Amino acid sequence: MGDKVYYITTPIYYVNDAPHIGHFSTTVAADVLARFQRLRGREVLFATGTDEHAPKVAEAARQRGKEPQQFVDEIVQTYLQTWQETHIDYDDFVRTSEPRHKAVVTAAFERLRERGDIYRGIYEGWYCVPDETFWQESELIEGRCPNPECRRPVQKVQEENWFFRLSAYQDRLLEYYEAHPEVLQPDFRRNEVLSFIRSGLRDASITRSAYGWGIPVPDDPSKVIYVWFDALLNYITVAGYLQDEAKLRDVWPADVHLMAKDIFVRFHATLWPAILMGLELPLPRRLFAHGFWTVDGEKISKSKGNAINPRQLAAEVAERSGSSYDVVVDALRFFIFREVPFGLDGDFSTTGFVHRFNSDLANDLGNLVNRSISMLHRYYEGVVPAATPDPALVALAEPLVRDLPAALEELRFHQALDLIWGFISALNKYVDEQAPWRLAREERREELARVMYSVLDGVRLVAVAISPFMPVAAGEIWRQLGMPTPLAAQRWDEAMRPGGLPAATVTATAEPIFRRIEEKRRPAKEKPVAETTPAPAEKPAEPAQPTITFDEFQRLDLRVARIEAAERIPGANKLLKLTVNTGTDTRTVVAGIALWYAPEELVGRKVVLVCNLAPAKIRGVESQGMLLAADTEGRAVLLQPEQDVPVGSKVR
RNA sequence: GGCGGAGUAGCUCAGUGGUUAGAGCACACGGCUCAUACCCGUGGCGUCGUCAGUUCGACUCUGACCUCCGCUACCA
Repeated sequence: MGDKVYYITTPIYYVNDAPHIGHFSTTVAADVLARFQRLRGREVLFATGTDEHAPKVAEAARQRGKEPQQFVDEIVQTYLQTWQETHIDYDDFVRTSEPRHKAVVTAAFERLRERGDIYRGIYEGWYCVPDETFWQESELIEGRCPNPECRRPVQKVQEENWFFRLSAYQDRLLEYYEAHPEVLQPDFRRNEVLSFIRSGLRDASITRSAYGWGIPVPDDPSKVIYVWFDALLNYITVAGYLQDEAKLRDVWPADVHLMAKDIFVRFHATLWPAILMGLELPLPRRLFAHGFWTVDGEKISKSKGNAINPRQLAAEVAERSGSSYDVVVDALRFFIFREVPFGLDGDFSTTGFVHRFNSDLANDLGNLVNRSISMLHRYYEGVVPAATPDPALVALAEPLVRDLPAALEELRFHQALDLIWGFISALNKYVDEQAPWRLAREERREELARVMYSVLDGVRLVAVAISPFMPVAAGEIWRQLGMPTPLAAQRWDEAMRPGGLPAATVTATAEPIFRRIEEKRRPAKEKPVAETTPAPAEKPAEPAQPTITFDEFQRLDLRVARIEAAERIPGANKLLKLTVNTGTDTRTVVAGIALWYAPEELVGRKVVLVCNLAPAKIRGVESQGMLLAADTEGRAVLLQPEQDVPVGSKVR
């Protein structure tokens, strides 16, 4: 039994995606926290991993003629390599296909089933294959998947499944969060969780028909366990659940689960704590949801191919800069927290990165290191003189030394970097005001020694403070300073005490670490760095929609109709009530297009109508048919005949 | 529509019931010369979203409204 180990996790990443800047930010955040806690002397367990059980994965493997296991083994290499090459120092990497994890999932399932939290039921609903998601009838949009990125047809399914009694935990979850509001972070997301839970939790179907991949349901080989139930349990697999009770006691509960905002409310803040309650395990101390990155103002999307691959970007920038690849990787780690407060959305642009690289790293930090060590060589042949640090400068370091721990403890990375850069600025200003070159000229040796010592000791503090963010660059500063003990062996409380730079330390020759990048004017249509991770990381093709026969197609009664009248439906902001003439009758149709079409511009327009769609009541209005519209980035664009044709014309 | 949040300098944002509202970046000018053409300093006539109210006094409190964002409902 030791002290509580600081346990931090990233989500386990879905092997269907190649790692991009989104995964990178989550993982770097965890890495920075882990390094910082180690620096503070705490024992740390930092875990990441991969989520491998999903129908899409099995399908992609099959398309390549591979066994799923072989397929994922290959893809996992991309993650391992990416983390290695971006200085991610995790302690454990968990894969859901590992035996240790399968054992945990199986046992957790059995335990919950024994206590009645998992029961057998009939699931009836609509399933979107590509999204692997079940939907309620009422959630569908025009009979299709409601996910705006998907909108593909869904299949009606009715099957027996196992359900987790999530509804039974509604009150306990609310009580828990009311008593422990600090668990849900950032605070502005707290209400989203509470209102989601208050709106009523439904039991969750946590199994699927077996498809030859995944973890089988104990005693029911016809089913496998649904990926979300499977994946969330990775957090206790790593903690030693069922395998190492002593470790579990030291490690669990997690101190921080980090994730992007899309999987916060439903999964990490609702399903996961409920499962833990069912297993009678303590809940995580903090759930932190960060924002999304856009790239040059646009959402990251596979179709745009604008995902930023951190390794590739770093390699390209290193090429332009002349700095080493590892230093540029560190710069990228720095950038994602310097640019945007962690938790909010941010925009990534290469020009923004280059800009920060030049001003914050090359000019402010790099040049500070360079000018101070260069002067030491000029005035002292590179050997640190004996002196006490200038109290004025010590005072300037005070906010950094005092406030940085709390900033990082509370995941305020942005503020942490502000503190560090505030001190860097103070050091540059100090050099300017003290003007060591003048002291040297005027032979004021004692003052010169104190100034030089103080500045270099300040640089040492900066190196320690930035080391969780930029371990390689910090190590390089450390090396140039000639520090006798390794950076990795430093402990915060001691290392951040001013005056820790030993007299007579022999510094190395000053060499620029961050080399400025020439911002040459590039063609206006410069493309962002595209994802080009080599195979095997390529994304498997999306499964094609199931084909339908010509006869099935013929069952659709599509006709050209004219809109005779249009009005808004009160209380709904997307809906219009339309009166349309189909040639044989006049009927009412409700269409969800009010955001893009004003009622008056629709009257008289010819559109394509699905005439034999079963009527449905929407907002109290019976809709007898549906307008065809193209779906583009969540917008609806009405289809209309390219030439004028009579109302009632058949469309086929 | 419901719930929540935000609207402050060209940009990104900080901020407090009370004399002249701040930071960084960008821009302009000046200084220095150790250094990676760097660093340091100086400079902005900003109606602190709109309108009303509370108050001796509001950018900071209250109400209404406008705009944007998030969650949520509607999406045949």
